[in-house]
Formats: sequence, C-alpha cells, structure tokens
Amino acid sequence: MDRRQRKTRLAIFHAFTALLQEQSYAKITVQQIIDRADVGRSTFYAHFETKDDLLRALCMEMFDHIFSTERNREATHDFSGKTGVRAQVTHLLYHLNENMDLLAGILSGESGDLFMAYFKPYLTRLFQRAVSDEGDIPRSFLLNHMVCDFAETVRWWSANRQYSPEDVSRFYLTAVPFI
Amino acid sequence: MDRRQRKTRLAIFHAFTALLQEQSYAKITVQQIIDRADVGRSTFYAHFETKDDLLRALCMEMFDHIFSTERNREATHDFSGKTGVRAQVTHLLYHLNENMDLLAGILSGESGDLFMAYFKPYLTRLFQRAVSDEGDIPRSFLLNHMVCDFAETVRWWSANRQYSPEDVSRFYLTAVPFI
DNA sequence: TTGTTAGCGAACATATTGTTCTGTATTATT
DNA sequence: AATAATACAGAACAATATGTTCGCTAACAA
Repeated sequence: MDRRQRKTRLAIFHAFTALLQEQSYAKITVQQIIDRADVGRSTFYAHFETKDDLLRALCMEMFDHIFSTERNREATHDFSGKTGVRAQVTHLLYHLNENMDLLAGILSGESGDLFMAYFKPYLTRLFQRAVSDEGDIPRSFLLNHMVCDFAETVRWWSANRQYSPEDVSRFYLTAVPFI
Repeated sequence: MDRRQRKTRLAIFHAFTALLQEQSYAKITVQQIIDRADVGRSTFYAHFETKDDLLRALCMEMFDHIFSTERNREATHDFSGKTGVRAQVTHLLYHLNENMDLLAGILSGESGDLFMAYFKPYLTRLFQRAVSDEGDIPRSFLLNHMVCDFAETVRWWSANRQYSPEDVSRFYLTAVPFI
C-alpha cells in the first residue's frame, strides 16, 4: 500500500479515536474528523464511504489483529472442546486489554452498539463448537447467550477497568457455566 | 390532556411504528413520519424534539405501562426475594409478549439498541434485590449480567417468536441460575 | 359565548453530506 | 534521473434533512 495512503488512513483513525474519547459518536461530524486529521475532504471520502464505514474499518482492523493471533494459536495448539474455548476466552481478554484505551472510547455511547454488532459474529464463530445440549433449551438461545454475555462482559469491563484479564475471565466463566 | 394533542400524539406513534416495521430506524426521516401521520411539520416538533426523542417517548409509554402493572403486583402480593423475582420475570415476559408485534419492529435494527438502553434501567431496578454474593464476583458484574442477559433474551425472542413466555422464562432462568 | 390552545403549512435559515474537478506533490518503476 | 501513475488539497457544488418562525384557522374548555 502506498505510503501516502497509509499515512492518511492512520491520521483519520487517530483523529477519529481521539474524537471518540471526547464526545459521542453521533455528534461527531465528518468535517471534524477531516479537520483533526488534517486531510482534504475528498481524501476522506476516497478512503471511507461514511462515518459508519470508518468505524467499521476501525473495528475490523482491531478484530483481524486480535482474532488472527487467535487463529494462529488454534493452528499450533489443540483448542478443541470446552477446555480449549475456556483458554481462548482468557487469551482473548488479554488481547482486548491491550487495546483497552481505544476500546473504552468506542464502547461508551452509540458507537459501542455498532462495535458490538461487528464483534458478535466473531464471537459466534469462536463459541460455535463450545455450545452443547442443555436439556431442551434451543442451541440458538445458548449460543446467543454466550456471545452476548461475553460482549457485555467486555463492555462492563471497559467501564470497570480495575480488574485483570484473569479476574474477568473468571467472572465470565462463572456466570456462563455451560462453557 | 387536550383531545387534539392526544390524537396527534397517537397518529405520530402509529405512523412511526408502522414505518419501523418497513424500514430501518436510521433511514426513517421526520418528513416520512409527518406524511404518514398526516400532521403539520410544526406540529411534530411541538410534540417531539427529535426522532430519537420520539422513540424514547414510545419506549417510555410502553415501559410505564408494563412496569406499572408490575408495581401493582408488588404492592398486593409478596414478591420479595429470589422466588418473587422469578415470578416477576415470567410475568414480565407475558406483558412483553402482548406487545411483541411492536417490539419486534423496534428491536430489529439500530432502534433496538436505543430500546435496550432505555430498557435496562428498568430491569436494573427490578433485579436489584435479586442479586446476592457469589464468591468474590463483584455484584456490579452480576447485576449487569442478569440485566443484559434478560434484555438480550427478549431481543432473541423477538427474532424467534415460536416460543411461549413460559418457554423463554425457563430458558432465561436456566441460563442465569443466580436468580 | 369567549378566551385559550393546537394545528396547519409555507417559507426560511442552517447544517451536513457526498461529489466533482483542477492543479500539485509524492510515489513506485525503469 | 526520468517518467508515468496516483494520491492529495481544497474549492465549489447539488442535494438533503433539520429545526424554527409566523400568520391564519379550527377546535376546545369553561
């Protein structure tokens, strides 16, 4: 990728995340992002279609990084079955913790809901093989339960940052004993 | 309240809920609501400040109805402690089921997130006294867990409407055994 | 009946979005 | 080092949506 493109993309990401720390997602305008990033108007629209698209790209960048190292671990170790998923949960929380500054900005306010919407499909894929039958409860319900609960746990964590990844992992796995 | 005001307010609510069934919340414009409700532009803004405000008012109307009957039950019966909360959960699901047509419209798409945001404080109040200590897990985490999970259960239900309130109640109470 | 209030709808100012275009600077390639 | 490709700046633009104002009319309550 062209160095100019990289620089522009980064400048926009930085401006955006900085703005997210200061005010709510809905109130942020494209013009503000442009001014903060110090790029031309047409340049912004050459990179991203809309503000939502920018947030999506930001989330994807983050997920691709986090979940790709997860896939590497899958490849080299044996993470099948419930024990494996438990280990992955903890590991995932470690990665999320590293990005917590940015994460807290995104998760507070309406952008949090968009983040969650992008986050959940990744989690669904991860938890897919951990879901087993529990009585006559639909698997669709259980899977949704595990996914939403993990996502909401992360959101809670971003607002209660005094806990370690191990703590949060324990909280979650206690609250969702199916895993 | 003036009969004219009531009529206008209702017309706007109906137009809005109808539109919510047809297209996503973000794409609905104030003009569409005005046209569908067949009221003047200035009239809409005399009643609601913004589209978000309208959704908020709609949710509040619904919650006030649902949770006020809940409060009546509290007053006449003894619903303290965990058993009481369990009974209330089931009862709440009955009420939600009655409004399911509207609910499904609101819960699909971005308006769902706003609904959830308004919903959760009511649930938090309801679950407050059901939360007890579980090892060293923070009560704030447990409460958030119960609330988010109930809300997400309702969302799941609105997309899987073949189940009865009793079914869903059982699913939820199995998945969240603290209650 | 009468004073009050709500609604209508056109007109308006304002804000934001997304596009297009031209000239300039940077980059990769050879 | 020369060249061709392309990314950028920024102004201008059309399009759309928002929220307000105001004079007139109709409905309401007492």
